[in-house]
Amino acid sequence: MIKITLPDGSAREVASGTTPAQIAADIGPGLAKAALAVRIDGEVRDIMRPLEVDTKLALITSRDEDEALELARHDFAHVLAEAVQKLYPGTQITFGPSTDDGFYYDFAPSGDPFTDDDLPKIEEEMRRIIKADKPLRREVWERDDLIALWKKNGETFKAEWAAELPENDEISVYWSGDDWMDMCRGPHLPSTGKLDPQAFQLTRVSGAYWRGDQRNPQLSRIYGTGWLNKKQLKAHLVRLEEAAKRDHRKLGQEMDLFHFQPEAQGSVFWHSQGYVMWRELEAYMRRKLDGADYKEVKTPQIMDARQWEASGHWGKYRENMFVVPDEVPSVDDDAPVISADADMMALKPMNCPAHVLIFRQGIKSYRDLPMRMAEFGCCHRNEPHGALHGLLRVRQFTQDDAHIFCREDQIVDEVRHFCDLLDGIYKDLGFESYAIKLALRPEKRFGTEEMWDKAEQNLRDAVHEAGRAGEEYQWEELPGEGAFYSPKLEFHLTDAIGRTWQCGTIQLDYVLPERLDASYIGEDGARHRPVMLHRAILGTFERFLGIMIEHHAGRMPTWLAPTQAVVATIVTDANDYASDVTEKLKAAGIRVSADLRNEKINYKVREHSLAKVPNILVVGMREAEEGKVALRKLGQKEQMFLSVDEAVAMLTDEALAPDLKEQNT
RNA sequence: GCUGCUGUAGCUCAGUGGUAGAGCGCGUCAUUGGUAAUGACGAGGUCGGGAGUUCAAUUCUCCCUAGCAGCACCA
Repeated sequence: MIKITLPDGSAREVASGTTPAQIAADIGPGLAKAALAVRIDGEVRDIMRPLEVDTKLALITSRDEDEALELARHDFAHVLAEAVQKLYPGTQITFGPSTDDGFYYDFAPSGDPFTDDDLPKIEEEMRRIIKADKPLRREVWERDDLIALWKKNGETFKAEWAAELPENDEISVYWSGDDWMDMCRGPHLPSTGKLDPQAFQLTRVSGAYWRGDQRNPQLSRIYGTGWLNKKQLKAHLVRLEEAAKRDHRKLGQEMDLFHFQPEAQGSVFWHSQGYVMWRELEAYMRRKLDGADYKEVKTPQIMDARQWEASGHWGKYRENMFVVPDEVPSVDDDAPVISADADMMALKPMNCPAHVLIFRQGIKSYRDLPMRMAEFGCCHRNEPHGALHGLLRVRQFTQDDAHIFCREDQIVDEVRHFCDLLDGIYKDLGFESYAIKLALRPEKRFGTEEMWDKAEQNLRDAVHEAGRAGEEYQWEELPGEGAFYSPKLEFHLTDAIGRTWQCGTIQLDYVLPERLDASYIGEDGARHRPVMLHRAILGTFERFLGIMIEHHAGRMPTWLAPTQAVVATIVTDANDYASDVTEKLKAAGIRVSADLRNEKINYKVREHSLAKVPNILVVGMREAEEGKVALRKLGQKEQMFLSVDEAVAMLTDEALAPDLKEQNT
């Protein structure tokens, strides 16, 4: 007999080998039906797996949503694999986990990869397997037997995987009924019938590399979204639609903010309306940096390749750099435009070496430190075609970059100050919540272990001292994620619909000052090496504006809105008055335009609302006679009836950037 | 770069082996209308580029290119 303790503290004695399912049935038929899995000493396990020792046990039902979803998605993945092997014999199975919203499974097809057209048929087969309510049964195998079986069945990927599982691991397989099985750690639901056949959808196919490595064969991945019930699935699909509506690429076109075209792929053509937002954001950032005692610089776009060799980028980063021959092109028709022996230059992929070169001009004293050197630096990186994505991943971008040269004993203070500056800016810009992560040393890196220990500890200390190493900031350390020259703090924004974006970063670099021989004279009169903090808050203007557009669904706060107000007339007799009002707003610095077209007011209101203009000032003869305006805020039905002066005062205040607003009050 | 899908008017998209269609937008005219679409008429397209099959290709095939969704990459 063994002793089972339940969450309410009650205990019962059962025979060894009893399953949690039996215990659930013992407690009541309702629970027996609802029970999906069981938590034993913190570990989720199958409900059919016999108990052999005294344990604390908690039954999991669909009310334990996180666990239930995880189980269901994992099971969907298995059902998917079973369906595919049934429909396409000869397809090898490899690996299929759950994801944030569903599941996927990677296959090695015997012929061509899967296409979208295959999905409905596979879904149908999956539903059939679910309806058949096949029991899922766990079985422990000897490694060699299993490898032999995989090999016999032509499952070479599974055989490879089985051979590499850790020595001491118990190797389990799960049977679906008696006719299909997969190697899996589990846990699983007791049977396929626990899944809701209406709660999943196969969404797309994709290539994916075996074990995530580009050098390995590419497999054919099938993605699905999976939930506990139809209602959840539907809600998820609605969320996806909502996200698609606020896609910055779509809004960028609709609002005439920017465009891309093949002649400059991955580089943005900012239209005047979009560039207004850029200029406002840049002006805001410049004020914040000035206030935080940064010194702004501007450095060359193109530098000699030898400089990039010295910084180490030519060796490690060249494949992402745009290289330019340092030669006057030949105009002779027969000659090649560029001779084979031209010297090479490169467009800067980052600003740091140039900033070190500025630092190196003249002799620096410890009194000059910390030196905070900022640049809105336009960089070019030759990103792989498949990586480009609207404003979020581009080839030409402008970073709100800065490098802080300081002594080692100043690092913690500087990082802490940076955290405070960033915090204020994110909040000003409408992002209340963000996460902080510490990315630790990667496998391939410059520098000594001692240096990395020191650098990582400094960043860790700084975040703790800034009081931001807690739950509120989802503080965690990410092993292996650092840059090759330094560990980094990453700042991840959460937007209005819960997605996260890495924007800010600060990196503690001992390497570059060494490589480029930066030094200062210390109190002792000797030369010392400064450390260098690479940091950005927005990351890049392109990316950040893309995130802002999606965050606000295009309805930018007034200070950033391309057009802040439109004065729209009802009748042409009010045109002169409308022009007067427009001029007054313009004089107050408001970005305003007059809409005097011979159109109905309904039409004008609709059009400017769709254009997401935050303020529509409607004027007809009534307003003209009384010297007033009817102000309609974007998205609101009711209007305010104000004198022109009141409207000017109100909009002027509303149009102030957040930092200027604070000063005013 | 890899896998799959897509490319038709300024935008969103329909369509066909016999050289094209809608809605919106744009232009003209009428209309002066009080808060999310006034009506009529009109002008817009080498159907992404190249090659092939065919009497005939926007349509079928191949290559290229760009975009989209993933993968890999993001120093």
